[in-house]
Parts: sequence; structure tokens; C-alpha cells
Amino acid sequence: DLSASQGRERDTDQSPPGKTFDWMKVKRNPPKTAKVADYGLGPQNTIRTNFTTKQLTELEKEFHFSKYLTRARRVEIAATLELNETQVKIWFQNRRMKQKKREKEGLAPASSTLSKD
Amino acid sequence: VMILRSRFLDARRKRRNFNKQATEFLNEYFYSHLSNPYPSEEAKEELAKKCSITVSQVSNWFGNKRIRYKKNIGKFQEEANMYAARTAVTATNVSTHGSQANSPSTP
DNA sequence: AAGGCCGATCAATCATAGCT
DNA sequence: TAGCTATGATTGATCGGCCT
Repeated sequence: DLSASQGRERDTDQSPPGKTFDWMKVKRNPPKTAKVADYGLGPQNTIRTNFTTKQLTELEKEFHFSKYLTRARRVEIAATLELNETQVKIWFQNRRMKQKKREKEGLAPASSTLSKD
Repeated sequence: VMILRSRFLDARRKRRNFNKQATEFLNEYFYSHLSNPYPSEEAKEELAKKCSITVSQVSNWFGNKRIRYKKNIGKFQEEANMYAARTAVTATNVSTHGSQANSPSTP
């Protein structure tokens, strides 16, 4: 299946403002990475890791070399950059998505189907 | 320390606010689908076209809107009521025959 | 059964726009 | 001009689904 979903969606729900729907209650689990304070003193640990310029540069370099990682490569990079294998894996995943998005946008930023409205 | 300051110094980050009309369309969709403000890819494309922005920008807008809305629902009540009332009128026009004809403002 | 990838989204943050 | 809020974009990480 691809995307041949046809059909007009006629759901203009006119729900009463102020009501809390499920999507408003969604809560993501806190990142398992980074635990700055595991001394029992946890104000707000588990924060989004901030990659250093050095790490990003290295990751970027690797990405240019290969869009996908092999287990060995991942282990190696993780060790070198002092990151988890998961972080490296996720970084590549996000990087690929970013690349895709850029290609897509850079294909026809403006002008294309500028017919009369 | 100033180390990571340059997170990329994105020159691209030259943000530009959207047109008032674009924001109108986006908010219209958002509040008329408040129970599930997750436009499909197709819907995003339509909105992008109507607003003269990219699909990504539409996604960004909804992402920010959803997060900020649920973060402080109260702050958006006015806005919510405004758009709710707006769509209510539209809906009424379609299913009403009655009498009091009014507000045909839609050139 | 386990692990990786994709697509979408979350959530926090950045940096600027805009109003007071 | 300074300060604060509104808002678009970026990104590390999560969620659910699919595949191998």
C-alpha cells in the first residue's frame, strides 16, 4: 500500500474549547541518556545531550563517508566520541531524515505550480 | 564554555513570521480539529499551498502549536473561542434554512 | 524474540521579530 | 534603547509500525 487514500475528510469537529483531549495529555518518557546527577540528588537530570562541535564534526565526517553504520563502525565512533552506541545510531538516523528533508525542499523551494488560484 | 556557543550559527535561522492570512488558515485548521490536530500529509500539502509556505513549515507550525497549546491551554482560550465561533457560523450556514439570515461575509 | 530503520512527533532551546 | 513575549526553526530523543 502506498498512498492512494481518496476521500474527503469532513470532520470539522466543533468541540467545546477548553476540553482536554488525549493528545494534550501525551507525555514522553524522559531521555534515558545522560544522568548528570545519580547521586540521589536529581533536580532535573536526564537532559538532552548537547553534542560538542568536535563530536558533530566527526559524526558529520562519518556520515559523508557512509550514510549507514555497521556495528563495528558504531562501536568505534561511540568510543572515540564518548557517546553511547544508541546516541550514535540515533544521530545517524536523524541525520538521514534531515538529509532527505533537505533534498526534498531543495528540489522546488519556490515556483512550480503557481497557477491562478 | 563559549565552546558550544556556535551551535551552527545558522544564517538560515533568519526567521520570518508568516502572513496574517497564512496564520489564519493554520489556526482555522487547528481549532476546527482540536480533538486531533494532526493533519495528514495531504492536508499539510493543501495548507502549505494555501499559506504559501512549505510542508515542513506547516509541520513546524503544528508541532509548535500543539506543544505550546497544551503547555498553557488557558492562554489560548480566547483564540480558541474565536475560531470556534467562526467555524460554528460556517457550519450553521450549511445546515440552516431558518429565518434569521445573517453574516454572509465571505467574498 | 531482538534490533535497526523510517516517519512523525515531542520537548527543550535557540535566535530573531515585534510590541511595550 | 532596553526588556519581555511571540514565534519559526533546529535537534536529541521517544513512539509505533514494519522489516529482517
